[in-house]
Amino acid sequence: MFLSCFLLSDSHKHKDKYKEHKHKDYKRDKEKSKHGNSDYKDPSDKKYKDKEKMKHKDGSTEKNKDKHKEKRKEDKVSQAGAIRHFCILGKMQLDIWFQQLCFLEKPGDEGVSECFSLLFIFTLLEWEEERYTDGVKWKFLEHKGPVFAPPYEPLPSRVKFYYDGKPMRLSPEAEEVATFFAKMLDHEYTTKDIFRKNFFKDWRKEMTAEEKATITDLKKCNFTEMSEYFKAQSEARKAMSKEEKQKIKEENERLLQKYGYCIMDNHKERIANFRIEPPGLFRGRGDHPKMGMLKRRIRPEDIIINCSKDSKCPEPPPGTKWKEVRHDNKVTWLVSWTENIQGSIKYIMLNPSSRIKGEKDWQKYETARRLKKCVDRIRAQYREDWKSKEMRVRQRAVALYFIDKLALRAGNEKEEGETADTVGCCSLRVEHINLYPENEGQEYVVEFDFLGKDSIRYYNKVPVEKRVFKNLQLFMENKEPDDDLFDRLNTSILNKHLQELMDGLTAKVFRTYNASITLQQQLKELTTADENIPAKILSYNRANRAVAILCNHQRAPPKTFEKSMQNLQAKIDAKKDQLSDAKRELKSAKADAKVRKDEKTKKAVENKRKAVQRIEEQLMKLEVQATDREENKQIALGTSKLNYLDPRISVAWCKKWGIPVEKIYNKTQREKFAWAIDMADEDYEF
DNA sequence: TGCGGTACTTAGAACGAGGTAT
DNA sequence: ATACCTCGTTCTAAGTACCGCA
Repeated sequence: MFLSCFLLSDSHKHKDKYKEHKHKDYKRDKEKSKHGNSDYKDPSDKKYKDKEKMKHKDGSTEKNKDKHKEKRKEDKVSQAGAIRHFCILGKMQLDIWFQQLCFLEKPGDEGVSECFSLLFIFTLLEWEEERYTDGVKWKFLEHKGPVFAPPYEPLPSRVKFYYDGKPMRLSPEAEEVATFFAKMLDHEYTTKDIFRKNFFKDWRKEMTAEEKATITDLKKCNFTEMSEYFKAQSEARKAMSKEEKQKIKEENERLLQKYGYCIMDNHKERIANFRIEPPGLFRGRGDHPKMGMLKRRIRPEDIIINCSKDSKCPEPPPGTKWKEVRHDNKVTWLVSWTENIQGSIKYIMLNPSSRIKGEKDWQKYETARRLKKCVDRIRAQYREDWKSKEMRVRQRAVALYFIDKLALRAGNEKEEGETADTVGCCSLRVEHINLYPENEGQEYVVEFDFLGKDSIRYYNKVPVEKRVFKNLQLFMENKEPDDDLFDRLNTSILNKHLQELMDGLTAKVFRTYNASITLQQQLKELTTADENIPAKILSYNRANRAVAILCNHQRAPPKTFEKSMQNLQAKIDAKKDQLSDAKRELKSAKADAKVRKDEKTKKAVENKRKAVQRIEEQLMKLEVQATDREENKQIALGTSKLNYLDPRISVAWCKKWGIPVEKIYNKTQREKFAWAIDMADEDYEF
């Protein structure tokens, strides 16, 4: 365990302190286990205890000593599992040592085992030292650079653009931008005023002087022929022969093989997004002031390459140059460029299955688990702070309560007019909440109604504690609707405070923590031993859904939802008919058997019985599917599954109930969570 | 203390491959 | 064979967090 906190710490400011603890802890640990009465205390707990002035006990009593000892061993091995997963450092001996360590980790082998553990630990420390001091992310990085968007192909001359009813030939530059608009013609974006205004303004910039003089009104532009042409093209693509499709597939595969991987520290790693974003019209989410603006084509001259000095640097396309080549091993990106809409930087980075992303992910959940250990104290603290004399402390405490209870996002401030008007906790405005001293039989109800990330609406009515309610009234006094609710607070202040409560604690850790703990608790509650696998998976999905609801992960109901629901219902009805038929047949077979009493009829009865059983099972499966789908209409499960739920909880659940992990995670997800699949056994506790 | 800049995670929608029903 | 549907994959926008500077 203490290994992990050392390995996981990338705050090197505290390096020496960590070292000190580490040695102390190790000694203590070792001595105790030698005498066989180790009273296990998680060193990571201890480490933060000093800092936090924690007063609570860790709950270990004489009785569960042994259990703790067991737990410690398991933890050690499972942590080692993940460490091993990430340490495939060349042909390092680590793996061998690991095997030996596991093999020896049996009663009676203590001494040898400790010896190997020690060796193991020193190697890891060395590895850590070498690799991660001062935020170094890698030592060697080689890649082939990005794949650029294909150049623009002018339209065939028969496809015409009309202005004011008259055909008009456009310059290639103006034509390209026009095709972007034409391709979106069916989308409601193109009816929005802001979109049209932004598009037209940027389009005109690409026009020649004559075009500019002629084309002065977007309403007079007719893009339908272009639009039809692209629709035909996409139809043609769909109708291509198998061979042609195969050829395209092969070409894609070739590109993937060549550009889709990099070498980072002796490992070939998959790159997430090696293709540069093609030009087009910017589509923001929600009411975005910049929707419709032209997203420029990215050229090699815009590109910054990052790789190691001793690697083979990627070549720019013939006749071009990179903007810059740098060798910064304190960052993880391979390629970057500045985007022209917001002026923000875009990156090419590694796939979630890569070591660098996986370790970070693991670390994220370990931080959330540390929060679990001190969340009671933090909750007690913010409740105390509701009474503070200082306004800023009260605001901080109420905001933190919302973040904890409702899993709200932090809410950084945003530049006005640059993005859609969305908020998170710290940026809530008075207009986003309503207070009801009494509502539907409940006291002190707060009604939230605001647009959050991606302009997804957050609507919730929650009863809160009287103190919170009174505080909110106070915060809202003498304010306009568009004033900040928490005028003495921002994310930076909040996070600074959280940092003092626990090392590595930020607002978003609460989301991770609450999501994961909810999954674990829901799984415990919903899973029953005697259910079959589909029913268990329904339970899993329900637990997942509880988290998605907590985190407000919504989706637009699929366009074909009603219809596909009807189809499913039809299937269920058909299955029901089939079942009653089968039952009838069984009955008559039974009657038959009563009379004839020969082997053949007996067998027939048995067969019919089996058929009924099979159909019943199928029916049940369909019904479960229908329930699942209905409940999922507007809820997106993917985001929480991918970003908030400690995968080890799911892996442990699968192992405990004998569910193949493939039923829960698809191939990509299994790749992303390989570390967890390696690491967690059925007893894993978040 | 605020601000701009940077790096990285989280997000829903669009797209498209491939399986199933007809 | 074709239409349709589902699910996985890709895309890229929109967040969080933190740093260095004035």
